[in-house]
Amino acid sequence: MEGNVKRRNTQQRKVILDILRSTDIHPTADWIYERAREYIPNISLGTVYRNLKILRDEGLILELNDGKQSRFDGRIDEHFHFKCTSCNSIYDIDTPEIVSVDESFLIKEGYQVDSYDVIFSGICPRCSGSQN
Amino acid sequence: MEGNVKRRNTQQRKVILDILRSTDIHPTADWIYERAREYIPNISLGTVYRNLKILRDEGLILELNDGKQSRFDGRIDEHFHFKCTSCNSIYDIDTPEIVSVDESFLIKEGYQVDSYDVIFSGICPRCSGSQN
DNA sequence: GTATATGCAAACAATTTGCACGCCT
DNA sequence: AGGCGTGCAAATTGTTTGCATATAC
Repeated sequence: MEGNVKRRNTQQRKVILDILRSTDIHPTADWIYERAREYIPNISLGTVYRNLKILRDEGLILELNDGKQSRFDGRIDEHFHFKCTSCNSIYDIDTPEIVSVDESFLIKEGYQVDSYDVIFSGICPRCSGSQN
Repeated sequence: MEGNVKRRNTQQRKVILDILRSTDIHPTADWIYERAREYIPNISLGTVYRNLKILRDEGLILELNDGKQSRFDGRIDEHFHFKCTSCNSIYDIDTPEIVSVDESFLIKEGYQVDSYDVIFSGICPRCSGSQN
């Protein structure tokens, strides 16, 4: 039903993945599109969306979401996210030891756990510094 | 800037909150709209959206998301979520003890943590039973 | 050579908004 | 009575898709 599709290795997909791996701002499709145009001027937004979906399905990137739109993350190693409710930025939290999860209960209940994400919400240091 | 707006207590908002509190399926705005029409036949979808936003801002409900659209949760006590990647349902996980979080590191770094959500992804018991 | 991926633009789906009127307080 | 909330419909926004062509293999 899925799985072994013969994928071509296109310039477009390569550029998109490179862009995503070179930033930690968890960009939107549109931001990626604008960056990609610097390398492939006539790349289309549709292609960006199509490739992001492919990369996500292949497990090479993560799709997050900011409530309004999708954001993408080139990091797939274990880390968490902090969503600032003031500036809407998403920060990486790189200290796996602050969260510990025991999935055994879920497995016992019949859930097949593929992954989990922990999303903290609140005010980031930058925003709580500049009282706005 | 926000905060003390003088809110009226409308039938519409009351019905929406009641509906949300009486289900655990984390419905979409549209589902809530259809239910609400049973009580207020000419309620509009715009009103449903407006009130969901208000209730969320007041902290009375949670806004989740299934990748494509928003889903809403009338429960605000501590619990986690399991998102089935097969049927797209969101399940409540009511066992707080399976996750433990030490926020002190974040606080030390200057983050103000208001809440956090843990979202498991995978296949739910129902879907893994019926191999589809 | 062939089929998958692309660019383009139109279509779509979810959500938001402007406006005149209605109804809570 | 006054102003926030509503219904309605149109507008907006983010994303997807159909099709002819280009290109990776």
